[in-house]
Amino acid sequence: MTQDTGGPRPVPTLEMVAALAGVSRATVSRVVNDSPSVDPELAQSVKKAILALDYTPNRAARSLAKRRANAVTLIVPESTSKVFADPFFASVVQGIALFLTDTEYTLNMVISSESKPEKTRSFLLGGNVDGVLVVSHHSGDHSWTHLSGSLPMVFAGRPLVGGRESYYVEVDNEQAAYSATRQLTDSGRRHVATIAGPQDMPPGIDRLAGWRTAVREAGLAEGLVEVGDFTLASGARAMHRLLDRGTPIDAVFVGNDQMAAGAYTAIQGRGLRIPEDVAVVGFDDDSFATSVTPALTTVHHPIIELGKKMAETLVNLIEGKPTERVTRMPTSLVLRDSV
Amino acid sequence: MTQDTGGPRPVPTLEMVAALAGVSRATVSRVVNDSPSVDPELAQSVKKAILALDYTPNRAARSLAKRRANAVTLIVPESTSKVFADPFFASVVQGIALFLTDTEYTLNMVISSESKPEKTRSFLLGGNVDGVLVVSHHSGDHSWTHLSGSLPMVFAGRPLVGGRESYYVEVDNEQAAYSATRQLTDSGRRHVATIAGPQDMPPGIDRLAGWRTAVREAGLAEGLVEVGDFTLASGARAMHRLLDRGTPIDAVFVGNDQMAAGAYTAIQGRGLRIPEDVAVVGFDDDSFATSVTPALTTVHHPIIELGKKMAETLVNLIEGKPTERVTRMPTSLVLRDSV
DNA sequence: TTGTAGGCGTTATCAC
DNA sequence: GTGATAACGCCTACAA
Repeated sequence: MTQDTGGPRPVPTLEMVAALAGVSRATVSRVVNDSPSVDPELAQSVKKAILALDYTPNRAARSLAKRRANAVTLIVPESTSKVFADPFFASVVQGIALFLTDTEYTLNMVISSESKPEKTRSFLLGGNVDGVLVVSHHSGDHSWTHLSGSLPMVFAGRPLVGGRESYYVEVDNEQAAYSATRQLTDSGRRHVATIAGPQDMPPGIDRLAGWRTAVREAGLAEGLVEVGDFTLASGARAMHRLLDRGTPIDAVFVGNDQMAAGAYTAIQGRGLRIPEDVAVVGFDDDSFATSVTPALTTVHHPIIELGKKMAETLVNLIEGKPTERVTRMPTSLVLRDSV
Repeated sequence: MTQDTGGPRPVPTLEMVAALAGVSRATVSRVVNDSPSVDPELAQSVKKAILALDYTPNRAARSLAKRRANAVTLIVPESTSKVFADPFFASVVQGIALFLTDTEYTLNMVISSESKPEKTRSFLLGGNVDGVLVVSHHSGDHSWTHLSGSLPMVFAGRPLVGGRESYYVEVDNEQAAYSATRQLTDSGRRHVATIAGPQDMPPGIDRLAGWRTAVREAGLAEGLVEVGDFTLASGARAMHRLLDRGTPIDAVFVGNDQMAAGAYTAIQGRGLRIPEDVAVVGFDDDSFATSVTPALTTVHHPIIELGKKMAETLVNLIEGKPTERVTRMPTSLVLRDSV
């Protein structure tokens, strides 16, 4: 039962506002773009007219005139889209969207089907977009880099190779892993193992490096390493391998929370207690961290912030403002009950 | 070391194509929009010119001329964005994006900050968008419905209230829950409990209803119900309550896989075996299903398909093609090792 | 400070 | 079938 007052009211145009306010279109335009040089009184009446008509500038017309799309697009590599449910990805997108909401840029998304990359390419280069964001978390895959000469572009995560020229935002995985491990060594654990992520992905590599530095500093063994693939199941298997070695283990730093959840099942399945027998520290602070018992001590990512930062960097790039090429987001260790 | 052939080549325009092909802009336009009436030979040479220049139509100009945005926007209610990592949400978006990739519509996303809904509103009504998609999975919240008079709009999930007029796509939760439970009763289980989702969300309500019908048909007790909130922890607690009742239980249908994972810890923590002592069936077929041991028998959602269907419905609506108001997607039971 | 006028790249309506 | 030409809604010198 919607109240219909004579069909859909036509979308108001700048011209209609001008008519209503009794000024020229140029003036209205100035008001809309808050140009400094416009009589305050006039500006007021124009604003009133705008409100009265509920006028919104037409994006297409504006883009056409300014030769600016006022849009940035998020490229989702098809490979990523398979793990689209990756909480990291989701949060990054959320951060991006949140930042852009307060700007004049619109966010649009394309899934770059590998079948026809040239379609994506020409869309991007066709002047329909002012900048590009690429989320390639784990893989470190920075294809598309070749476009960065033609279009501002910001990546999430350190590139696996190259990337000497690409702009990107990442969390300081190594530093975070180091602190997490220090938490273990400082509290007196002497047999600190690690379950690392894949060694062909920056996060896997860097977190392992951080662990290594910490155990070395503490004068502990550097051999207690097993590698998983960031899945819960792989974490369980890796933990079993660690425990099967016969060497004592009283703590483990795990490359992400999902694997940590797997490690929990392995540890507790053998009748060992957390943290009494084995302390566990994870990485990510995702939903697993608080849903397992005991609650997991883990490294918190500011992922949403990372997304915001990506968007901010891109906008700066677009508007020619000075910007850091690489931004490293700080992390923090969240102490819970597993250490 | 990018090969720079004299700065960024200016974006080719329709006019340039016309010049190169030696025809008028009108003709090029016709070719681009493959109008029927154009000499095949001419069309060929025009196409060649397009390829040679790597011409892409300017979206803004096109929109302006056609008075069509060629864009649909996905509204993410801020409440949803908090559970942005919801795998359901992620997959729906993926489906939407996949469908739109093959159309002339662009997908853009806005997070409707509740702080300034009128901004979102005027953006949508300002002629910048041809249609709107709203994902409100769990909540069943169909605010924005009021816009459906002015703009084509499609929702994901059955609305909690009203929705007599809204277009939406959903999975048949009740039917799926019924089949899942039938699997249990048909295989001889006589004490079939359920852990239901929140009773103020359509999926929670409908899945419970499906379970109820099945146990009733089988002549079993209808009282073995505990309610959770779709989280792993709540599933564990609910399972414990069920087990604490003292009544025998040899099977349980759980409202989603996350809660099922929780139920696993409760069951196995008490030394009971799955499926020998208690059979478990979940719902969602998300990553939990295969990462737990034994692998979980669960209901598979065609979530990506649901997203595609939403987009398809919206496009039909926009283009005035006939369309069903509500589409129910079929589900399937994936048999694994937990029954 | 304000208005006039031309142009942004396409589509659409005409004649031809 | 093809080509001028006028919109589409807005911005921006330039002139007043």
